[in-house]
Amino acid sequence: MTKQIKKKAPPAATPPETGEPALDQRTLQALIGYNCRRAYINIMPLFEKRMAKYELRPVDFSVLSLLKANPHINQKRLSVAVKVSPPNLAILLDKLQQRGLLLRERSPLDRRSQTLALTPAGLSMCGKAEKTAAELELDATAALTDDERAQLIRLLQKIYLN
Amino acid sequence: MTKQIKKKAPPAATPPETGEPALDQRTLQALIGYNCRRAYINIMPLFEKRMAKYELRPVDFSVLSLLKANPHINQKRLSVAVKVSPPNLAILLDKLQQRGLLLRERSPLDRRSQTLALTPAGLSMCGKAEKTAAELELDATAALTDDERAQLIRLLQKIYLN
DNA sequence: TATTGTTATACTCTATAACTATA
DNA sequence: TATAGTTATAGAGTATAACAATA
Repeated sequence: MTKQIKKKAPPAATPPETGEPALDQRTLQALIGYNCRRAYINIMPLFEKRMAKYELRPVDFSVLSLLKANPHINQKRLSVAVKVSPPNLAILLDKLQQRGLLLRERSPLDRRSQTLALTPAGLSMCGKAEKTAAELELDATAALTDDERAQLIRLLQKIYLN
Repeated sequence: MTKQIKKKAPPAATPPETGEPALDQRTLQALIGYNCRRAYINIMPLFEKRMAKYELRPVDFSVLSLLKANPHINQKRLSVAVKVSPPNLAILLDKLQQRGLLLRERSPLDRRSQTLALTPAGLSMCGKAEKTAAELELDATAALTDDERAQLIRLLQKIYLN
């Protein structure tokens, strides 16, 4: 059995005194969930800024990217993959369809389900957006080396993959 | 200059075939922000389950923990630390105060600001909640070794610290 | 005039119930 | 009867404007 992590954290680092001393956040900073959230909300503003030209929120981007890699899946499968409920996904897809980025077609085999596919415009925008996203991430995580990024992704996926 | 990461990801791993083949998510899974979010929402259900007995949401927990480590700060400083806007923080603090977990006192030096402090009940609950949170994280990240957890936290903080 | 904190309110996100059309 | 998708609606979370009290 590995020993419980119980050792006192080092004294709270005192960053450049800008008037007020920083708060002691050591207990929260020892929690992985807290750190995931903080890192995420640190990356988000740059995402919004760089992706603004495509008018894509993170969910929209995920949907397009998933449809690009998995053409002709139905809404049910997409729903579980992006963790958006069917009612909310319907509305989201309505908007992307109205923008001419994707098409819904009734499946001939099972006429209840709809098969989803990007239009040429959607494919083109998604490709550019994926490039922008990859670049923006490098900038938002400039403090990391390439090895550290790969390592970080490996560790995060250990948490949520299976 | 470190070379751009551009190499093709390995072929999408095909997990135990449970009817439908899994979607190809390699492009999204190469993004750090996406992975942070996925790891976070993977930990959250266990957080909610184990913290339910304290009736504390993540924000509430952060507020209590911050006040435990930093007694007598005012709402302004707490507001920036937890990234909750002053109007929303006021309501959040109202509820915690009504539950007898904290006290607000007008500062004698600057009577505009209020100084915040946990009550004995708040201190006690926060201590227990912190213990529960630390334990739950070990369970939610059971796939990681202690070294990997420390490494992960170090990398995440490189992203959002400073 | 600027700042702390509050009230009121609006907007976005997410969740749920009920419906349709197919199977 | 069960499933894919939709509509309508409610709730939680977040953001903004305007105000009172104090500096």
